[in-house]
Amino acid sequence: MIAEERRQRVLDLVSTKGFATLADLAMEIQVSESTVRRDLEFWHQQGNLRRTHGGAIFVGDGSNFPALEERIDTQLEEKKAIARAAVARICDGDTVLLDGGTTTLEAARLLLGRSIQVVTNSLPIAALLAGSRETDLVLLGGYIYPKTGVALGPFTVRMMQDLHVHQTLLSVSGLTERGLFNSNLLLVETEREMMRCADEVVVLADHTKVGRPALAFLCEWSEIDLLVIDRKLEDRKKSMLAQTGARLLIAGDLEEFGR
Amino acid sequence: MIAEERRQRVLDLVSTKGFATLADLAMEIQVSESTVRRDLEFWHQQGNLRRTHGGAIFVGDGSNFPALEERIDTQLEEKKAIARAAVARICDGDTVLLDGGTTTLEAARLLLGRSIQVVTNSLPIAALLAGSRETDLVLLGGYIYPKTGVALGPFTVRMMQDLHVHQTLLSVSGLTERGLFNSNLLLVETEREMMRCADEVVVLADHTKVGRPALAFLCEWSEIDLLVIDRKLEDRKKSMLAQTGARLLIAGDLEEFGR
DNA sequence: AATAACTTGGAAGCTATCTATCAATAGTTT
DNA sequence: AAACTATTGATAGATAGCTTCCAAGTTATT
Repeated sequence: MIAEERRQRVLDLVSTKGFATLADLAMEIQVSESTVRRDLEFWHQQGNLRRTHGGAIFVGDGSNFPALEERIDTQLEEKKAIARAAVARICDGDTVLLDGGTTTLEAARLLLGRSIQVVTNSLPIAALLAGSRETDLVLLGGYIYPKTGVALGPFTVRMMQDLHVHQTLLSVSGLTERGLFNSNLLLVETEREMMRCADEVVVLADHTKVGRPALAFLCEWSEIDLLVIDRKLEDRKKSMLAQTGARLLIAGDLEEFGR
Repeated sequence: MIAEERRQRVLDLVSTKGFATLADLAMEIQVSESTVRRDLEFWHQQGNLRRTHGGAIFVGDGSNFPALEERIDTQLEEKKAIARAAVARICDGDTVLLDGGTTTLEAARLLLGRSIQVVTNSLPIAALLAGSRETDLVLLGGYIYPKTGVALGPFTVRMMQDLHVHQTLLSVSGLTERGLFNSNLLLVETEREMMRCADEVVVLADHTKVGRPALAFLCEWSEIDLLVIDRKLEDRKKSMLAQTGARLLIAGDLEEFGR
C-alpha cells in the first residue's frame, strides 16, 4: 500500500468513526503504531484531526458553522435559561417554527425527543432533530448562508407561504425603542414571513442585545407577541422595554411565575 | 454548585466542543480533576460520552442517521471509485443536484472546496458543504425522512419546479431490465422531479444493486443519460445492462478512458 | 446536636502512551 | 549496480494520565 493511500485511509477511518485509538488503526490498516502516529501527526498539522492520548478525533473539514462555534460560549447560561422559559410554553402536539441562532439551537436541544412538529431554516437545528422518532421535522429550503448555516431568500419565503404554525421562535440581534433588528437583509425578509405564518411570535434575546440596533430593521414592537429575555437585564433597559408595550418574560430560576 | 448541575455542565461542555480534556474541564468548572473524572465516568456509563486518555468525546444523542452509519462501510471503496468517476465529469462553474445516499455523500466530499453550485435534499451532504466559501449551496426543503436525513414530498417537489441544473447525480437501490428502482414511494416521486430539472441525469450504483428490484419503480432506462458503476460488475450483469441501451461508465483505476 | 452517608480533593504507585532515536527496508537517482 | 534518500518498525527513557485509597468537608437523618 502506498503511503498517501494509507494516510487517506487513516483520515477516513477517524472521520467515519469520529474517534479511533492508535491500536484500532494499527490493527485495521496492518501497520505499526509508529506509522499511525506519524500519519495522525500529519493530519493534525493539516488541521483535519485532533490528537489525544491514545488516539485521535475528527474535527471536521473546517466547515461546520464557525460563526456558531465562536459565539456558542458567550452568554451560554443566559441563552439556556431563555430557551428553557420559551420551551416551557410549548405543548406536545404543537407545531413550532424555529429560526436559526444559538438560542434557538438551545431550544431545539430541549425539544429533542418531545412529540411536536418542528419547522426550521437552520441546518444545525435540522441536523440535531433529524433522526428523532418523536419529533417531526420540516426543513425550509433555500440558499444556505454559510456563516451560520441557515436557509434564506426567495425559495425559503415561498416555501412558507402554504405553512401555518402555532408558534415562531425568532432570534434577533438588536432591540431598540423603534423595534427589532437583525444583521442581514435577506434574513429579515425571511423572518417576516416566519412571523406571518404563525399564530404567536415569540422573540428570544439576551440582555446584551437591548439598546443595540443592527443593520436591518425587522419589525415594530406591536408585531410580536412575547419577548423572552434573561434576568441580567438592567432596570433602565427594562423600563425602556416596558414602554414599548411588549409583553415580557424574564427567564430565570423563578420563570414559572412569569407565565 | 450542586453536583447534578455540575455533571450537566460537564456533558454540555463536552457535547458543544465535541471533545474536551480533563484539564480544560477542571479549569472551566473550577473543580478538581478527580471530580471531573468521576463525572465523565458517570456519563460514560450512561452512554453519552466516550472516555479517552486525558479527556472525553461526545458520542451523540443516538440520532444522526443510523441508516447511513450502518451502511457506510459496505462497498465503501467501490462507492468512492464511483463517486470519483462521476465527479471527474463535473466542471467548475457547473450546477449539480445531489440526491441523498452514501455514494452521493462521497461525491460531495470530493466536491468540497470546488467552485460549483450544489443543490441537494440531503441533510448530511448539506452539513458537509455548508460553510464552504467556494461551494454555493441550495438546500431543498420538505419533510425530513428520519432514517436517512433527506427531504421528501410535495414541498421538495414544488421547490424544484423553478430550478434548472446541469446534472443530477441520483442514487438508486435496484436495477433490472425493466428499469430503475428505489425503496420509498415518496422518494421516487421526488427523484422524478430531480430528473426533470436536469440537462443530464447520472445514476450512481454499485454492482450489488444490479438485478435487484426494489419497492418503488423510478423510471425506464431511456430516461437516464449515464450509469456509473464499479468494476466488480459480473460479465453476465454487464451484458444485461448493455441490452438496456444505457450508457455505462465503469469506475476503476482506468476510469479516465471511460469518458 | 450527633451520627451516618455521601462527596470532594489530593497523593502514591502503576500503567499506558509519547517522544526521540536508530537500524532496516524500500524506493529513487546517478 | 551503487549510492542516496525517505519511510518504516522497534526500542528506551520520559511523561502524562489512570486507579485506588484516604482524610476532610458537606449534607441528610435521627
